[in-house]
Amino acid sequence: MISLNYRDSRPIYEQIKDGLRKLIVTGAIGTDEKLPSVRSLATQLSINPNTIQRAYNELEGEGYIYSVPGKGSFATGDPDADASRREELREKLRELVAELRYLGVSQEELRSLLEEETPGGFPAGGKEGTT
Amino acid sequence: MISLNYRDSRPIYEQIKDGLRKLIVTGAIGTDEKLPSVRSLATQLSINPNTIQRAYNELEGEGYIYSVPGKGSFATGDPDADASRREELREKLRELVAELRYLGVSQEELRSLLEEETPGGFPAGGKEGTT
DNA sequence: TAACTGTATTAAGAAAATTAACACAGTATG
DNA sequence: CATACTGTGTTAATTTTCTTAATACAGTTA
Repeated sequence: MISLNYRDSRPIYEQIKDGLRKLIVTGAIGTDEKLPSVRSLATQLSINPNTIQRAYNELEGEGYIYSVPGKGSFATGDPDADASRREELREKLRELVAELRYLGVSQEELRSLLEEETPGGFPAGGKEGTT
Repeated sequence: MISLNYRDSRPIYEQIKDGLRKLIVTGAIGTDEKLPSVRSLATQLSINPNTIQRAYNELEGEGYIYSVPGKGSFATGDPDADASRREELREKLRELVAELRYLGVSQEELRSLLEEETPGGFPAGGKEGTT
């Protein structure tokens, strides 16, 4: 489900956050779908449960998952809460585009990169059905 | 020229790398223009020169700057060398777009974000004039 | 009850980043 | 030449961050 790259300079908990976030935003983990438990994922990745919990905790802070004590952690389907993160990502996109343009990638190519994603629009599920 | 955010979890040398890279790719620092010296930037930011050097060293490895012992460090205008980084950035863009789409940003808005950058194309200067 | 779940805490250990204090060689200027 | 810059390199110590370890508690599920 998630793989760690020990050559990566980034901390493990960041890699886990990114991996899970990616699964969620691509729809691989659907709305209200259960994520692996803290302990099971720790065992599976051969790392300490505390590290997993840190990742889950921060993902919850960002609004991508929610946790229910005793039950588990689940993917959020309605991430409206974090307008700040949205603006942060917009800025990231601007910088990324500027750099790619600098490296000689044409605007046409960027456009096609933009359109190859989520061909039908939103991942299945979407905003309905929450609460 | 560059500001540090001590609340940011990322290491200082990474922030410096990003800051300088941004100045370069946006054209704020033109081709063959001199960057602040290792020691002066260290003084200015109140950090150790070694930390600056690490940033400069890695930026040179990525092809964004070149250094001449005794003279200084300068912005590269011809970053053709790193096709690998280009592909890496493309992948980053894909993931970023997926996440923004998930957060409800429309494709139209993404398109406009794409077009508001470098309206005329490349930053002034460009490929000519190098060697 | 037994086996899960998330959460919390405190301590120790390991890894990474940062600083400190130098040294050497090339460049520019007076 | 001499002084003051420049980038670069090295070694060690310090500081910070990440990761692990070992528990514990409370809610859930079968």
